[in-house]
Amino acid sequence: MGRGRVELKRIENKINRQVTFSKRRGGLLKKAHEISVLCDAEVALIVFSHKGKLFEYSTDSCMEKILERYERYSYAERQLVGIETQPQGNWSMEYNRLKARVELLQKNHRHYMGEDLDSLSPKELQNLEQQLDAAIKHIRSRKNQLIYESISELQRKEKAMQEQNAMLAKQIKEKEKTVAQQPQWGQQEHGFNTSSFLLPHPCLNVGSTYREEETEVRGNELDLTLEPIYHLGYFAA
Amino acid sequence: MGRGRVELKRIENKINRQVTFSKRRGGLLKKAHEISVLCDAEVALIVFSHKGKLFEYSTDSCMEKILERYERYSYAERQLVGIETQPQGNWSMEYNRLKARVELLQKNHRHYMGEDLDSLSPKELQNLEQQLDAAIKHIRSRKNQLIYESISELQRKEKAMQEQNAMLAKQIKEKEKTVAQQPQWGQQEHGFNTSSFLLPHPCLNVGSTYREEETEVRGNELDLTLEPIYHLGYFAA
DNA sequence: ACCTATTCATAAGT
DNA sequence: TACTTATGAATAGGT
Repeated sequence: MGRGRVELKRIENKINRQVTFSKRRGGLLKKAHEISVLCDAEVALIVFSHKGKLFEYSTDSCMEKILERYERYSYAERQLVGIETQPQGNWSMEYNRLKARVELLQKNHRHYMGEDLDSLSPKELQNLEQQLDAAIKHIRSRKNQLIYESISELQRKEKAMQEQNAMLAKQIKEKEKTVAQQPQWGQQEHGFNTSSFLLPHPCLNVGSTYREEETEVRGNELDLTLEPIYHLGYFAA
Repeated sequence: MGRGRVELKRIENKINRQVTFSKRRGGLLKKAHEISVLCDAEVALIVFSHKGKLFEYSTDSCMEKILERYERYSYAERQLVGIETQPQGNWSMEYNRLKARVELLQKNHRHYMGEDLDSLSPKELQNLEQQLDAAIKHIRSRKNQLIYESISELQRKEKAMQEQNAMLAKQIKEKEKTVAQQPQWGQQEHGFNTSSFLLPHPCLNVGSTYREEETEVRGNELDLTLEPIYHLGYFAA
């Protein structure tokens, strides 16, 4: 809607993306509310912007109730599939044990998100920092591995395309020779000509792609943005 | 949209309501998907029809991940409410729900430790890296805060000790004067003498302490190692 | 934020 | 439920 059709792919221009997000977010929330009221449905909508800001709508503003209902509902389905290990002993005890575990994990997780740091001692802070440093190294290493793999794949494809291109050019030349030997058909075209087939070979631009217009500095050793590679479809992202 | 404007109130005609629900549901899910793709947002949409049937959409089909993120995000607010919900219904179901939650948290945790990265898409890797980067910034900021606090504390103590020292020195001088005015007691010592009280004032060396013998470079803006301060016992580390 | 040309979504009808 | 169509809404691109 609006001037010109929109392709269903990530909007690369940051400003544009942000504006579109703002507009569509409003529309989406509104429509969520409308279906909720008009059709007496229970709706929960959670949206995290690209930058991580949260927006939400929920029927009667009781998000938790709906999420709970969802968990229960989707549990019923999953229970049909999976085999569930049951505790042999006291349900209540096992339940509370698990609950404590969840709380511990959540607390930990918050620390790993850089939240709730006031409860940590200096020593724990130090350990956490080192742990995160190590993790980030692994992640960057894995990222680089993926990037190099996709580069290799692209180069392989590029080569194949070049070969194919050369072959096509050769075929066309031969065709022209044949046509030249039979001038009686004159200028009549056969639906293609040389120039439309001899595309310049694809410029894959690996290693010098656009980067996001962000001022934030990240410590990537290899500062490639992944997006242009996804678009070529080599990832199942 | 469509013929005539629609009032935002529950559609009383059952058939009509159902039809409208079906249509709008499709539209809503579509729009949720569109904003997700176009604007690179993370969206979770849950719809329960009037009759209780569930429909859902979630970016990359990982509803649980998004709900988890939501729970984390709104954690602070909910902590104020802080209720212990004991399962009223089916223990088995609640148990399995918790169990799945533990598993999800554990999997997440491994990712935050830089393990198990092969199961992540490039996009997820990128998000993880950014998240960790942000976390590490918070942690370093908190560390610096602690360091500055302890420096201030040390300086305060240093000043107090200097004052105390000066006072003691003054007292001793007066004592000596008194002793000099009563020479009849002569050389007999009373368990103390001047030199043992006039210590040089303590050199705390704040701000230029030894550093750990580490070669690893970390991005601390303030490259003080915490240990020398801990040793002085001002932290409950 | 506001404006407008377009495209989209959909209410009603079949 | 599916298709059609008239109409109001949403919104892309511009200012």
